[in-house]
Amino acid sequence: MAKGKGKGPDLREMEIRWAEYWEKAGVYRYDPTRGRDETFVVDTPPPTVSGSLHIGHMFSFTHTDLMVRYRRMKGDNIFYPMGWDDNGLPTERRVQNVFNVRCDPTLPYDDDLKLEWGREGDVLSVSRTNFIELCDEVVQEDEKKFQEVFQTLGLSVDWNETYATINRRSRYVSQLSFLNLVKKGHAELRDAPTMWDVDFQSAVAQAEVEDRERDGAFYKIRFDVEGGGDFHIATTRPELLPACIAVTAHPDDKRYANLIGKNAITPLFEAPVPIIADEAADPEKGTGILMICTFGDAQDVEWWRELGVPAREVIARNGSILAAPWGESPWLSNDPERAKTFHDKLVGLSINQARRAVAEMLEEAGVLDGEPEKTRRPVKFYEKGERPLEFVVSRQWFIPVMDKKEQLIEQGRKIAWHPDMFRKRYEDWVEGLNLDWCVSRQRYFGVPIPVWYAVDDDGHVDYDKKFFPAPEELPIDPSEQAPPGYTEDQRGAPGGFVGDPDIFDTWATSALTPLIPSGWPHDLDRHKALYPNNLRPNAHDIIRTWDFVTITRSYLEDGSIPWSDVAISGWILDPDRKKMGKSKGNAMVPTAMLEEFGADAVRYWSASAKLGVDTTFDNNVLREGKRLVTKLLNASRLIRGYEGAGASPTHPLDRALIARLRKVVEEADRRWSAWDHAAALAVTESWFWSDFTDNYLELSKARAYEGDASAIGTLRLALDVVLRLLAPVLIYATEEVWNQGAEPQGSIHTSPWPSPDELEGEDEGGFDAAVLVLTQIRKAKSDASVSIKFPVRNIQVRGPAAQLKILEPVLSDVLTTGSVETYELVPDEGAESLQVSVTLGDAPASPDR
RNA sequence: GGUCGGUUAGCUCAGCGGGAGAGCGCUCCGUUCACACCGGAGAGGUCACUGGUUCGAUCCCAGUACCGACCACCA
Repeated sequence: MAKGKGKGPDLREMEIRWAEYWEKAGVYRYDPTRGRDETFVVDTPPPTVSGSLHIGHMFSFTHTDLMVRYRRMKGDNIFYPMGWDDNGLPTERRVQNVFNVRCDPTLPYDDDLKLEWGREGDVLSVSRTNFIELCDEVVQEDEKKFQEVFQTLGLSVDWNETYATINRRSRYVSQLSFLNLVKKGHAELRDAPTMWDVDFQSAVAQAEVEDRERDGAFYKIRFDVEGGGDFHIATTRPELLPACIAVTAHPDDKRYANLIGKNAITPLFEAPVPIIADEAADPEKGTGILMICTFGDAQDVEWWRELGVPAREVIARNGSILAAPWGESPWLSNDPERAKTFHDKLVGLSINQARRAVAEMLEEAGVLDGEPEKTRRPVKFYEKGERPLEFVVSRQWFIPVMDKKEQLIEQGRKIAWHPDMFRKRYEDWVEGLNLDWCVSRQRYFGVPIPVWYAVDDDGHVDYDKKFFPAPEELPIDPSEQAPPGYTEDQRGAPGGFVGDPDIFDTWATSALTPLIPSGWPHDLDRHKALYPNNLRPNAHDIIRTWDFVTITRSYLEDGSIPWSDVAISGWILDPDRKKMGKSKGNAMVPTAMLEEFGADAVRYWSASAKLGVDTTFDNNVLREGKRLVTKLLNASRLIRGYEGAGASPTHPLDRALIARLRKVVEEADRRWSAWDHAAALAVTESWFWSDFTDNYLELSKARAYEGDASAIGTLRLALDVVLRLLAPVLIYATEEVWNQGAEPQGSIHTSPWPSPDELEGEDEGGFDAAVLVLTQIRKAKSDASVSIKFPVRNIQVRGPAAQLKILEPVLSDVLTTGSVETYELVPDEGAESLQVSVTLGDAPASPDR
């Protein structure tokens, strides 16, 4: 029990009891015998198990579960799996820390290796396979913890349908799909400049890149012009000077028009480089004329391609300065010896060190104009990285997407986005793509790229000659297995082969989450029953990654869309409007939240927020949810306590309540089917609090207590319906009450969604009239500071005859509830509405203390 | 710089052509016979601003300001 609260229902006990029951009874099992059109399939976002669950997970996973539960009660066969994302860097890092190991792919597998958690001492190097085994071990522990939290939260996942993104099935699907892409020409190996993280020493994709503001400075450097003259270039990256291959200015820029076509001479390195005109040069920036280097940014890569000259690379894969080929080609420098003396001072330095060193050399050479001018500008970073990205030439596998933008946008239009504005976000992202998707990563823990390359007779790798495994062999690891027709002793030998050492980008596998649980491609019956999926839920930050890659892969695989609907959850923000958890660590922990408020309240909190809307965290909404749970349990206790047979509602007040509930059922269903769980909850909750507990329960009390069949029947019917309306949100409390009835009914969560046809009644205004009079009586007592049970001698209601006629049949309940002795109805056609005068009686005999 | 959202009561948010709303907080009152994780009665707002459309605008249109997100810009 949570601290210091002895009162109230024991929610935790209730949660455990029902969670066990649901699991045992298989309430959330998928039924494979039912057809595609009656099945609702969720493509669950696999959480990264090496991280921790945060409040945003609770929020968005509940959104999914709400819709799933609504669909289940509407009669759908639900396929709601759980995936664990254990593939990728976070796991790799966690394993390194847990066991104090590093992966060394050159080591042989040690099948005896046993390591303790929290192992101390020297860092131990282990083989790739051993490393992956350790990852598996860690990840299974993490998965257990996650599952516990999700089960408490009450996700109606079919826990028989789980997968992990590194498991055999996922590796199989990932490799098979990749080989299909290769076969169709949708994946290709390129030796080209690629965005590169110098710390992780891996290629990264555009979707993993983010901008960060960094301080920098403009260095104004003087360049000479061949045949006389000079000009200044302002650059924030002087260390790229030795990589300069050309200089460019805008064709309309009069200042430099006379230079176009001539050669500039780079300072220090004395390289003659062409001065070209290009529209992409902005006359407003810097001095309006700039260096083209290999490679400062994506624009440089493009210019370099157009120029068709060899790259002059200076940055190594670890971010240090490379030894340069000065002197090897005559065109590189007019004075190779001098260039080399400068460059030698840079070799091995970090980029920042080199920047300072070049600046000093320029200063000494007298070609630096003035002090460097401070500036702040955005710099591209790998989202998990700490140093700026560089463009480095390397051999990578790409999935071309630049030539398919229109088709991918068209695919996005076939999908319903909730809310719709996020379709635009997707389209903007696709339109803004400027690089093909690089899917290879120079990491160890992940799905290996299933390719080998031939080694020619001279011992050189021939990347044009590739070997692929047969589909039935998958999954494979080319570092440990030989290609068909070869043996392991030919690895690396002349006439032999080498395995591709890389793994896939984690998104390359995540892009296939609709296919991993579906049985594709062997169990086509199952696949057809599950694919395309119905619902992809996720937050808006991964539209550009997960949604994009999934749509892309489905399109390339067979032209399909992966799902019919995408539901976008917003973020939970701190009071300072930053994404919770990203600002200074005051994020609420899911387990603490569940314990303090109970799962139903947490679900209520989530359900209160519309799809797509970022929501500031507010404890009060959780309290509100808990209050609703308590109220529901208490009101139910009252209703269940009435003895006697119930009958169909005949009393006008009862029939009015039912008529009003009927409207709520219609409205709630309309909202649910429009993906608006928040409005559905609001309309249901508002009826429950106001019509039902505040008013009807009070008005019907006396009658029900006396055993009036209409009142008792009405209470039971209304409860039965409102429980089901609330069941997708308050899963525990509704189940608890549902099964307190006379006969066991089975789980509420597999009961049919309420239909308006269950509710027959009419409300001509009697309900509002009754409430109006009751409120006036309450107000009179409140004004007089007397108890709600204080007797009323007389009430007089004045108003149009038609309205009095509506009031009269329901008045007796009002009189009883208000302890009213006598009443008068006074017709007054001049009055617009009912006017109530209340005359209080004498104080009841009470012990005067 | 482009795009998409937002701006409504002290706070968190609904509403979106004809009544200014909810919960919390606040004030007053009551109560233990379902509920103190309670009940009742109240106070509190030029619906950011400026124009326009309309018989009528918080709501539709145009613009402005501020907040946020995404994208672009990296000389």
